[in-house]
Amino acid sequence: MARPSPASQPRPGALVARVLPDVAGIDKEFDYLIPEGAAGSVEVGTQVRVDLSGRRVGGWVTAVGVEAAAGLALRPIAKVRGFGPDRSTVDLAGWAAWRWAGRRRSLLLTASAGFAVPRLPPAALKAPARPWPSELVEQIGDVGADRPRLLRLPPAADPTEVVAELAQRGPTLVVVPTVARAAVLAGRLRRAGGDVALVPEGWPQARAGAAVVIGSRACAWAPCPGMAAAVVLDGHEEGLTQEQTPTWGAVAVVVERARRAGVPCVVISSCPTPELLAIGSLRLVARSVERRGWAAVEVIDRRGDDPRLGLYSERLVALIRAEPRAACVLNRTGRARLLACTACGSVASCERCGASLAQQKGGEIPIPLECSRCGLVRPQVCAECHSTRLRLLRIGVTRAREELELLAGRPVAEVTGVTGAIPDAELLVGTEAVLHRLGPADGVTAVAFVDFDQELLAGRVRALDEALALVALASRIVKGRVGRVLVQTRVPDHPVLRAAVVADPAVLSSHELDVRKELRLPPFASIALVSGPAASEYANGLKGLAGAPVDLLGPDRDQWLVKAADGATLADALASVPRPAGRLRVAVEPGRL
DNA sequence: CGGACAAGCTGA
DNA sequence: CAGCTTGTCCGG
Repeated sequence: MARPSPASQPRPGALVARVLPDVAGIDKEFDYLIPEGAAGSVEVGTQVRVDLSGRRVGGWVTAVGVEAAAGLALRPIAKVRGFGPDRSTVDLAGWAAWRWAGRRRSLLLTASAGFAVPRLPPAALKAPARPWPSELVEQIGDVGADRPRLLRLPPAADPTEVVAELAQRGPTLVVVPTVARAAVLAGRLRRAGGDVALVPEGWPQARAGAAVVIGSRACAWAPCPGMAAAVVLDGHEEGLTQEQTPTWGAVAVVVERARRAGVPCVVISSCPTPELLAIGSLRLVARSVERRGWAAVEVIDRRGDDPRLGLYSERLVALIRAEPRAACVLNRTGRARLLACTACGSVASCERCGASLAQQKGGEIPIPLECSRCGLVRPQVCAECHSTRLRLLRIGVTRAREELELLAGRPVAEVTGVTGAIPDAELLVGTEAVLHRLGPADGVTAVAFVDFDQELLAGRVRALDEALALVALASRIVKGRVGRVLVQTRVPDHPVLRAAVVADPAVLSSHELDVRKELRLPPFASIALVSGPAASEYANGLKGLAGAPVDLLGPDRDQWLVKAADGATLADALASVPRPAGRLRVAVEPGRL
């Protein structure tokens, strides 16, 4: 235990630093004296250790040379830990804390190295070789700082040349949805001669200066001195949004960062969501290029199949017998309970919003059906053929593996979770996590979605965008048109499938934009979910705001939905109501909705 | 967060 | 009223 440093009145002219402690629950700054010898190493962002109410804690310097609050005995900074985020990132954390109604601490943690950085390596600023002119490179040749550019590239397109072209302008920040893909892209740019800092390990290099700073979600906060361009790959991916509060999204952070720096920002996506379409100007590639980059999608209509055939259609069985390497995707049991008509085979879905219907909890017999999204309740009758005989569809991955093995006549390996090596079996089965674990280098020639209705009829607002993103992911794995993606469904004309078959994501997004507008959801409004024991008190405070800047819906299962015209209005409203004591979760633009 | 201290509850 | 729990406040 370190001995507490003695407190003393600041001498006139003594250097004072303001410090935000790295302690959960403290969102307040404290003043400390900068020791004589440390004057040169303490700046905004520097990580320090200080004595605070009898214990030694970490923290970040948020201001230096400030006038100390009068009449206080200041303690000196106990230790300088090392380099932290630079001033612009500290400022950005302040903005994000406002935007997502959170505290700065968690954001500054994300923006820091995760280990002490007492010294920096020399800057390494050699850009990767300029790529040959190509259709892809052409799309960003004229990009300016005025507006973010949304570039729609097909799933199988390799964005390396786009990043390399941007990096000709100077240090470039690159955010990728997964660590694995960040490492692959970093390797390619290095082979092209570029000085690349791959964070988090390369954080000190990034802080010192690198031609390309690359990493997954947290890289939105990585240092990039002299940043000249910023790019986010697969901007539609859920993994770019933080699940815990503050629920910041990497796309929004990078867009704001580029705006503040006055540099161009490019967001690449194969299937732009309504939220993405709202951030900037959309640029497309030739239809022929786009079609080549999506897999050949085969939709298998299972409505007519004998229910006794089970989960596997003849064409799926033929595929797993014939393809050199195939992956089958099946979602876990119990995530969504689906009801299908015994007579005509169609899945019970809501006539108002299209989500799946389940038996109402605690409903009187005959049990009515209830929509998981909009709450519509109707009798248990098939909307297609008016039969009253519906049956429950459920299945698990482990069981499916055994069944597939029998049907294929060769070993099938189960891919689970997010760790461990990919089994080298020719056939793989797993939940959609299997798609995030495989890449174009794994030799997969076909992907089969055994029960795509789980995705199409999930009650979440973003379910359809996520469903198309899964087809995009599969298309990338099978290397576009040369590969096959097979989809089993009872909703074969669904906009998601139409979009996938014709390789045109606009078929879905134009549909989704209408729905979002109708329901007044993002990007046509900004929303927050308020929950926890203290939620009702906080919600009351929001209700009482002058001028009614927000609408409140709820409580639904002790959760409130707060809607405002835009993000700034929402953030201002959330900040203007004092947080009551007790546990309170405020999730602004949550990833899951 | 975690320590300090004040206010409330219990049992003899 | 000691001994304990529970709640609220505050840290430089």
